Amino acid sequence: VRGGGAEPDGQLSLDEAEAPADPAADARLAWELAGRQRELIEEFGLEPLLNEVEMPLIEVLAAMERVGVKLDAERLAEIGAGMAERIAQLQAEIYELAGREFTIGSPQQLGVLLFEELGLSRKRRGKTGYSTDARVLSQIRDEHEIIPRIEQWRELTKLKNTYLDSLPTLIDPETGRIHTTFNQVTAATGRLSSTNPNLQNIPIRSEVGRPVRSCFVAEPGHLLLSADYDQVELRVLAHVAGEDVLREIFASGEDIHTATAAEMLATDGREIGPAERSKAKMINYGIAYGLSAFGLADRLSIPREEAAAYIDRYFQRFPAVQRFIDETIERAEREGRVTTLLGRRRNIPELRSSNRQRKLLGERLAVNTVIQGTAADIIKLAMINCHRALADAGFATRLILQIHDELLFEGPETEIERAREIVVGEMKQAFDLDPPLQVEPGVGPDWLAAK
DNA sequence: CGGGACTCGC
DNA sequence: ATGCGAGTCCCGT
Ligand SMILES: [Mg+2]
Repeated sequence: VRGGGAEPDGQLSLDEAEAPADPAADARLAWELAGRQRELIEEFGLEPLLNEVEMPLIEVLAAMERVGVKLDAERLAEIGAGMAERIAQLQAEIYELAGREFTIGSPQQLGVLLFEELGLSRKRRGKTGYSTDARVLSQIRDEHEIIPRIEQWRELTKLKNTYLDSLPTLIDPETGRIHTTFNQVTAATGRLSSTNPNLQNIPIRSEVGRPVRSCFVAEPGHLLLSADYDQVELRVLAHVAGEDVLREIFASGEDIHTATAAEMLATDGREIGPAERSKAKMINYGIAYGLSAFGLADRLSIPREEAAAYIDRYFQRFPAVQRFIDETIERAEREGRVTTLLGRRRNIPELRSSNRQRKLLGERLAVNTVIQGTAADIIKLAMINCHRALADAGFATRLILQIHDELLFEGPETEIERAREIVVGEMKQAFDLDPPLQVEPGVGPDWLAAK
């Protein structure tokens, strides 16, 4: 689609004013491009991925967009009203403590106030001035009463502006539901993305944000079914690396982060508590993202030597992960690209960079793309199979959202338990992974309750 | 209009 | 100096 349309997601508008000036030229362009793309697809061996995954997925995504998801606008408005009061109160207190009015939402003005006028500790600098991000604010929280109020103001205005005020305006008057657009081709790893609105970043982690999620509801007589993969990226890592110790942890059904902590930290018989689990969790995820000793030290607030020792210990316990990372990078350097389990391909020109920082970025991209991209391959297969299996069973349960490792369905309460069995089976069998895929289903009247 | 800072999700 | 996205606001152009 040529640029110039009003819709940010590229959807066609029927406004005559926005009709393409030369539709025949556009059609010839698409034809010409298709021919060239087909050659490359064949050359790269991408036909199976195209024909078995991406093409069949198109109608699944179209159906999801068409069905949409129901939003309880009244409940959303109630939450928003309470929040507006609290924001106004916070704003007044912030001005009072600042001794003047200013634009709280301007990091630049906020930096001047905090670090010049109030003399609080400067932590990090960005490109343009003092950083005032959430990490900095939490570090100086005890230095001035204004800080916790600014933190709360940030959290509440974010929720209100991005979700509470915006989502109701996107309810389609025809259907009374929200219809996102899933983009199949924007993410470099093969993930989907969601726009207008983005329904892949609805709050769940914070206490105040969580009620927003409960505003996504099932129709009367229906229920929502949420099914998410348990630790899919770490299972993919264990599979592609062939790491038997990691496989055994998954086979035992233990909590992966607690077990990793035990492997790494408890050799002297120390107890594994929440602090140890939290460290292991950061390392587990960090490995998949290419975390360095420097980065880990920063996040755990420990010396770099100690962080390096943790990482060494991790690779001692999981040596196949170390080999996988090294071999993935070496191969990517030779070939200039990586591929996922289903053959999805990403060029990584950063690996040929003479700039050290850029080269290291290339190494992280190489490893992460294999893991994240393979997980994306798997859930796409699951979507196709769930969609087909539910249709074959004659069920009215519909797939409505994908959130990277989670599928959300809506269906009549009379069939939802049978739908759950179909969905869990299809998701688990989507790919023959070792360790096996595990799926955690939940059912409820709203999205929060279903998790 | 676009970049930067920030924050939401996985 | 840990990956992938999107939306909002501010601010300079
Ligand atoms: Mg999960």
